Amino acid sequence: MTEPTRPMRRQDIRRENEKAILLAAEKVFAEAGFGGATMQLIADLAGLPKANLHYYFATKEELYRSVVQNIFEIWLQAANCFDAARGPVDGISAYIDAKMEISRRHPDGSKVWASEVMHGAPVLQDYMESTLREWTDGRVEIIGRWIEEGKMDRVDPRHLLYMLWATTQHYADFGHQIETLNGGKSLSDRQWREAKENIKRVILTGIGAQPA
Amino acid sequence: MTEPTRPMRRQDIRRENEKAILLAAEKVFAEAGFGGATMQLIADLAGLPKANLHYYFATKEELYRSVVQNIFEIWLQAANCFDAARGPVDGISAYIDAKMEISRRHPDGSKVWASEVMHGAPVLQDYMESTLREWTDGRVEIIGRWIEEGKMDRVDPRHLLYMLWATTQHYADFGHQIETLNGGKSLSDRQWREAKENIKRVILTGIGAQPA
DNA sequence: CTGAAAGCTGACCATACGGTCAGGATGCAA
DNA sequence: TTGCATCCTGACCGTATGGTCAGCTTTCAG
Repeated sequence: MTEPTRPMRRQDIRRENEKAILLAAEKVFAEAGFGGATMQLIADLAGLPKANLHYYFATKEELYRSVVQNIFEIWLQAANCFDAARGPVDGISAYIDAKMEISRRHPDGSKVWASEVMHGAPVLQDYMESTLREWTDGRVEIIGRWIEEGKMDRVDPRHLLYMLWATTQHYADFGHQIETLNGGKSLSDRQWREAKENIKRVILTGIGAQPA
Repeated sequence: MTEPTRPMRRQDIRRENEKAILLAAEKVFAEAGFGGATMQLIADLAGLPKANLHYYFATKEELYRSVVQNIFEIWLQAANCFDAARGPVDGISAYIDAKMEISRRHPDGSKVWASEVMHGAPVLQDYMESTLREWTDGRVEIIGRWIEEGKMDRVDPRHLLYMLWATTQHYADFGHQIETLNGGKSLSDRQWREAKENIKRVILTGIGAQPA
């Protein structure tokens, strides 16, 4: 009885190996930080010899950069919810949902991102000064418009955004703390739902945007 | 013209060197993470030869542990505000003030703490399961009482605490991001004040505890 | 079928790091 | 002054890590 292992096409091989490496790297970088992560560990987790990693990613820095950029993409995508919305209730609700979903589904990525920023964003500085700034300015403007239209109280849009980022990402970055305080168990579906509802309710009420 | 360099007493020497090392270590650990930090760098920053570090702190782990415990002390002290308060407005306001002050005065410590938790709290696990849990349970009870007394809305106390932690620590842990979005300048006195006021207002309003 | 390009990898290297230690310098109590 | 405990440090060591490379296997276009 032989393994089928149908011969992979070149394309597939490359794609699958890169995916496996990036996934393993995300986990290891999240758990150990850039300095604490080792190529050997990533290789083991990806099920590949170390030298093979260097075939796809020349250096540890390059691999790290790829991981961080991946996260940044996901992070930015959550923004779309914001734009389509007609008011703060819709927009902020959707954004909180999206970001909580990221915290739940990609906790490792979130941690890598947090780590990157905490260490002064050595890799992402340029992104932060261009893409992130533009994104933020755009959202600040939207929120400002909502205020002018009387759809919410006069709350500083920037600080409101920071609040949204902080509260949602906290559930990923400090997930271990939350689990410990939850009796060592990870949050259940219900608890995640409650967390989301709490955040939405407090913030929406707090900014004077009454839920419909 | 000779340096006075009055001969230090033993006690003073020990105290001052330990202080210098801990300060340097806090900064280096915050900037590079545990894995990325090197004893040599810490030594240089403290102005001491590397071997001298090992005279005071046997291993890197031990030094790190000391740094983390220091922060934990400060972190817990901010809790006192909570107890003395007669209601959510006083208590939560004071707590936000205290935690924002920590974020501003000890950003490095805050980052080290965040990093420790993100990496699964290898050093502080026992503290989290004992001291932190007790502290949290106590505060949950206080908030629960406030709710029963009709001083605020029925908001899950735990998620409220997470929200407080997240929003305040965000200004330290993600300080670099905030500075970048602030045109590369660190927040001014006024901006810090605005941040605090925004957080207080949104949360206190959000939980239905009207400011006096 | 064939040869060249892509994919793979064990063995190897240089370096940097945490930690050690022998022995010197310094303060301090008696 | 003396003796001792504390403080200090340059030189050293073993190890782990990021990275290299020569040469192998596999895919696939022509």
